[in-house]
Amino acid sequence: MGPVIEHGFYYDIDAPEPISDADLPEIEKIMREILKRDLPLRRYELPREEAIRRYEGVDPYKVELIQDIPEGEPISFYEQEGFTDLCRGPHVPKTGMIPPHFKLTHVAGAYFKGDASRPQMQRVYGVAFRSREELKDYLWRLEEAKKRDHRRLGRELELFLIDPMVGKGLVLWLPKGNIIREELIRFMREEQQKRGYQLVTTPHIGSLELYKTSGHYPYYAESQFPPMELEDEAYLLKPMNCPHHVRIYAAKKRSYRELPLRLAEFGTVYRFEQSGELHGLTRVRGFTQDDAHIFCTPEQVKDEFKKVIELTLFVFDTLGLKDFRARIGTRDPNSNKYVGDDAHWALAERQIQEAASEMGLDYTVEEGDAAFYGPKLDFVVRDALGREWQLGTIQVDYNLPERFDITYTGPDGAPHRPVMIHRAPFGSIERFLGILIEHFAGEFPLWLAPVQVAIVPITDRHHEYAEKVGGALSAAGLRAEVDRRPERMQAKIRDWEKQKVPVILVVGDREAEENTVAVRDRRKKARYTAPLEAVVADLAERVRGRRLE
RNA sequence: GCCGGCGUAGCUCAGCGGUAGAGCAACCGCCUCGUAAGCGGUAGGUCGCCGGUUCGAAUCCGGCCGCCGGCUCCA
Repeated sequence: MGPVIEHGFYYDIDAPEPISDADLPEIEKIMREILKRDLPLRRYELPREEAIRRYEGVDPYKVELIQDIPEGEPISFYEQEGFTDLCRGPHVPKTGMIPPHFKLTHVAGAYFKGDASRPQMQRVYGVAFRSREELKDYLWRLEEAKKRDHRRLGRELELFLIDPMVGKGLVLWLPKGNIIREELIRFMREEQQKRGYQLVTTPHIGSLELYKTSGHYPYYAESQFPPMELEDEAYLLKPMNCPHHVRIYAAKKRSYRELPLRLAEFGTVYRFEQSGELHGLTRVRGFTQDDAHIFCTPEQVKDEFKKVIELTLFVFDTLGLKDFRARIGTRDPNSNKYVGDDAHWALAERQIQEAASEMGLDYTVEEGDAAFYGPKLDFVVRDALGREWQLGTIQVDYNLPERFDITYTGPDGAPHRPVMIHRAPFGSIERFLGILIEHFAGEFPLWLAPVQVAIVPITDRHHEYAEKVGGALSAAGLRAEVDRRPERMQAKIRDWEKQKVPVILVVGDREAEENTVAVRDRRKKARYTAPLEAVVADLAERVRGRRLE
């Protein structure tokens, strides 16, 4: 069985022998023969009882699929040279009408009905196009997309390393990657300070009691690193920062005058993700959230929520991330994995939708996508190969304040229950940077580039002037490197271009004499000569404005 | 975690039963050059790990580890 998907099609088979990539050419060959023979397809319907009887004892999957077809909908079959399949259709009338420009791309295991407790089928994926050119174009674009894969660029540009000896899913940030990471943190810290956040720092572990109170343990025990037990105590590597921040709130009696209280932390958390889920920077076991928890009154929720949307959109806009979608995750009314009372859930879901609408966001609502403690708004982007990843998230939570029994004193002198908003515009710095690497294809804007300016002296006798240029750039706060290697100028330019350095300054006799630099600007694709001071001032201004070009 | 594939020098890869190779990178030397690779030399690998088959294993088989593509999961 199998449908059409975004980029082609797939078909699931409960095959007695596993299918491997090596089998695909043979299957393709048979498919082409079927097309060439131009076989007719015949559609017919059967009543439910008869349809089930046909597959009973032969194909339990089809029996179940037929049972799932709603009453009143037709149960249709397609027959082609003795082979009959249950299918909603439609199909082409004759196989010869299908253009032969298709390719089976890969095989995979897939659980029946997407349920890991059900048997696993062999799934064959393929793509199909109207013309040979479109197929070729698709395959070419796939190859191009692989070149922007952040795992590949991370190695080529020496940004990060995941070393199995350190542990899978654990990221080692190399000097160049760490510069980008620090710049992103600095950016977020500045923007948050402008918006009334206060920075806190909390430890990497917390007592098991803390997480029992929050409800995260033992509920999520299988995705946490197991408790560390010593003497009479037990600690957990922190899987999230929220409980720590709640305890900061609870440290003293709070007044309504203090709210909203916005506690922010670049907090590193550890989660035991399934080994098969790990993926470069986008799915790791240790990551740093640009986390914050906003404690506010129920009346303030919507306004605070809108402010977080504004911050998130500002961050995306600064980085030129335009291709994202907003997704509101609500509770699945038929599930019991959620905590808290219905009135709070309904209120929170309404507040989120209103906030999103009033901020002019287009969004989809996905039932069952909420956190266990509350509904949320997520910002989702695609990576170079089209896979979706959740970045920023904003969540309303009536539950943790309840569990930790935190209050504030209202104008009436009585205690009231605050609401918490959990939010992280980046989501995780690791994932965000992984996506950013692919978004820029490694060509970071000047303010993020690990090496912003490379200075290439034409011969050894220009080293002195090159160092002067480098000194002027460094004094202006720019990250500049003088290339003193005994290589030809062309070779140096090639190496810096491959490292995707935004600006290369070439200096020789003419420049040294006139106190100028020959500018080779990657973004502007421009080459010009200008006075040293003017170039330094221009570059410094571009960095200060965190400009994209 | 599950299904399938892959694992040879820092990187990209060749070798696929007879005992390890190339290019780039690194290092040393020569060259002093005007916008994407100057020339020569040196060094570097228990062929992921463990076990089996064999006179002999990088090569064949099994287990483990890691990675890749999906599936499931994602507080």
